[in-house]
Amino acid sequence: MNPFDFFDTVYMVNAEAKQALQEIIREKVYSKNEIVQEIGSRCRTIYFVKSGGARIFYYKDGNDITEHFAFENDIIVRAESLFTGNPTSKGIQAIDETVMMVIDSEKLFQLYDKHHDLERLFRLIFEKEYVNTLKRMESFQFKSAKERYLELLDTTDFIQKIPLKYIASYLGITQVSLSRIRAVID
Amino acid sequence: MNPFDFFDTVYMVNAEAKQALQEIIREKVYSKNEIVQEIGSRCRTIYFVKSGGARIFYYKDGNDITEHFAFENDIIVRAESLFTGNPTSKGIQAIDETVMMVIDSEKLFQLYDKHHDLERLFRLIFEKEYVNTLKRMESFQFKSAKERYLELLDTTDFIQKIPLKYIASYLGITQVSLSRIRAVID
DNA sequence: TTGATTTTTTATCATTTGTTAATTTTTTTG
DNA sequence: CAAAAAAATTAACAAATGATAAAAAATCAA
Repeated sequence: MNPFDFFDTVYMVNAEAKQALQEIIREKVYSKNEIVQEIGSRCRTIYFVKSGGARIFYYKDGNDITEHFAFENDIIVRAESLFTGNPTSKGIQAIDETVMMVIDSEKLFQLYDKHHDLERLFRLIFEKEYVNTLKRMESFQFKSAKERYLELLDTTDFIQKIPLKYIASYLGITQVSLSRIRAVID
Repeated sequence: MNPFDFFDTVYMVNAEAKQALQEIIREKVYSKNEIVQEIGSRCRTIYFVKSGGARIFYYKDGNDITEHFAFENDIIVRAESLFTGNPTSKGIQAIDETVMMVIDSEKLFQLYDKHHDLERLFRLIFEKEYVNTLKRMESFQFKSAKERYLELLDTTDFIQKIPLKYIASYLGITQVSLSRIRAVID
């Protein structure tokens, strides 16, 4: 999907705002496993996944943890950095050949003063992300690993694109534990 | 703290915006354990806790689960409803004698068109909430119950105000399990 | 294609957390 | 204050998940 078609589903901005946004958005292609944003950097970029997929990841005690997945028509940012300006211990990696639409967040935020519509559009986009995060947290709070896995299968198209090792840490369990759960289900 | 002193720490709005906000904010006092917002309702209110404390809660399999706490100078909303318009299975309850500053969200959202500053102020407020939620989710993903409890002790003033049964479900564990953890620590 | 590497599965045992029930402690109410 | 109710702790056993190691399967690269 074209990002502007997606944006229109969230909020219709006026023509000038759209034009201004068009001027700061560009396409970039990442190869499979390519690092999109390095761990330790500041998040100054908003990505829209046009095709393919990516993950947010970090290391905890030497283990690679996947915190988030994004696929076609998803927005992906490292919010804890984008919204604070602080560097983050998380990175972004393409998990497939991936086409991204890339927005420089500093340029975007500058446009907010002149184009109220853009501030609103992205406010609404990130409110949705916030609600998704709340839902995910809820499933961590009182659902078993098996329930969380079934939920993921149910809600995530593109699940077959994701290596199981990424899925395990995304669910907050070990790879061994995920294998066990899958063995019972199948 | 006066809510406007808090708002000023987030973003300084112009005088007209402040005036408009002042007109839709009012104080309300809740007694201990009083239900502030019923389960099943729509969230059309933004609360600022002036003193006391409150929790967001819901029932899962007949058990009372605390999803969120808010104390002095915190904002509290049921975001999954406020940002979607959908009713929510969560409620808000005062956990102490609590003074709230209450904002009608529909009136506030109407002010956004005229007062860009107010949209920005609340955007920034909720971005902070989003970042807090991300941090909390991260601690669910790969920390043990004991680590989560110690983290809560460390980061939450007012912890002594909260009954342990609320803390247990907030941490995603049973009351019995929390007792065990506390026994080891003390 | 084939050997090397990476990913996934299986098995075993340890640890954490859950469940149930009984007891103690604290809080509330008449 | 005393009785009742609610909250917190303890104990015993069950279930879920972790850790480690080895084997099998899938993927990658020369």
